[in-house]
Amino acid sequence: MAAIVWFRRDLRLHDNLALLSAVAKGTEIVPVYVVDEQDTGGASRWWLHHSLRALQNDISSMGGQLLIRSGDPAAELQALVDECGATSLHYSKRYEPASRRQESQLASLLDGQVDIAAADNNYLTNVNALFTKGGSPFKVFTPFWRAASASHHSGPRPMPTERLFSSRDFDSAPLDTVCPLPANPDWAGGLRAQWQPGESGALQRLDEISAASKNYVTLRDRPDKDTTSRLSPHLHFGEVSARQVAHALSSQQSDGAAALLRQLYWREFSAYLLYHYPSLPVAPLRSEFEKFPWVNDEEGLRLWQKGKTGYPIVDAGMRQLWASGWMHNRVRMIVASFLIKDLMIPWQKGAAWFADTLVDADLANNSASWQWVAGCGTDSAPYFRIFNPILQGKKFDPNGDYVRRWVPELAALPAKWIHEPWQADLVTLAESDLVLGGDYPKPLVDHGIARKNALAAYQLMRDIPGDSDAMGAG
DNA sequence: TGAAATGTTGGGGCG
DNA sequence: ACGCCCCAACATTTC
Repeated sequence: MAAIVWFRRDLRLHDNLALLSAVAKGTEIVPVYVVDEQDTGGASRWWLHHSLRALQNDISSMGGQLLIRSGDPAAELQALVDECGATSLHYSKRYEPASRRQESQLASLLDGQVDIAAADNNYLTNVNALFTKGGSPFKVFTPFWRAASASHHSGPRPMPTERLFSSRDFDSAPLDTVCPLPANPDWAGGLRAQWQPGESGALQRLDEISAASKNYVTLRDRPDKDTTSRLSPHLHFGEVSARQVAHALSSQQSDGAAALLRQLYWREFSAYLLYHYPSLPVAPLRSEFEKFPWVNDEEGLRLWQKGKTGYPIVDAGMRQLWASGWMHNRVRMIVASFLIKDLMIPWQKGAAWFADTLVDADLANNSASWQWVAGCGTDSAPYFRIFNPILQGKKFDPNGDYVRRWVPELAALPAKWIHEPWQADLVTLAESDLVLGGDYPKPLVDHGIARKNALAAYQLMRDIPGDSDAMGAG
């Protein structure tokens, strides 16, 4: 009796409920991953490649073989069922609209042929079990968080140890062909220096989480320090489970661990929102924002993407993203606010860029967070919360170390001017070997004016009569 | 998980 | 000594 384990965003052997349910069912496990072109942006494709390689190695060392297929998952899995004579198929649920479609296609295609077991394996909370007293989905984080943490999740389960993987030989596509490393641009250098994709790299990060949580409360907003968990890509690909992370954090009993655990619930909340509002990636949840007078500014978008806006903290963030596939969360908010409010470019354009360049790109987190900054999502920041990139820089990168690291043109500038080089006197600029408009651009927009424009546009949107807001006023 | 505008207060300089 | 003004510091309101 064979049991197929369809690996998805659960690329791990520890605490994997899909794998464990297959162990309970079958005597011979056939593990497979189906590469789906639509599913992964450029930088996270780099990650996926290495993570699959790592999982292949881990499974090989247990005497098995992770099969790689590509194409439509339902059709590929049906073919594999026929090839290996499986009587059951096990996978972890996902909440992205396309993933849910795949799951229902699979169910209708294999109905009656095999037992299908879908595990709640990627999140702590069950999206179908959490509602307000009124029976509707939560729209505000804090009540969601309270309700979610009250329902206690199970602890992590160990890795099965007995010999379990099939030793039969099935067709498997070469990873380099169906999930090639991105060649143009070649991110590999910068990414390899920063990250170790795969379960062992993830568990290593998890081991270091007590170090991260130690100063997390006081330094979490400091991009110049290394005080975040950096677990996001590992969590996205399921190389470590949310249960493992929650378990490690709750055993610590510190303020930092509690704050990190709360952050983990933002991930839960985003997935929950995507499940209940499948239009989250494309449409503003507050429908009045359909009327917002966005600007189609291709040049502004390009300069933002390249880190050449003339605002050092923004440019540092965008260059960190390009070079390392990751950006500190505080800086993500700053650059997002700049694109949305200062340039009035639609948040979807920013979300698309993040989806392509972040190694931790996650449809739920990305969509919910961009809508949060844009002020058009559930429980979002009010529109008029407009970040001042100069003040944010001074506050969270007080010495300018973060800017100097990622914007080397400004490296010689004293801290006093590092976040507003256009204010520096000519002598300082000369001494810093800096030509504004040459080595480093002048500010793309005047933030004071841009802010007023954004507020006026917001007012304009509110003045246009239209259908009442679908999300309610709250 | 913001910032600017506006309001309030209290200390100190000064006539 | 006293009233007046200035303004920094802090608080509140508004966007």
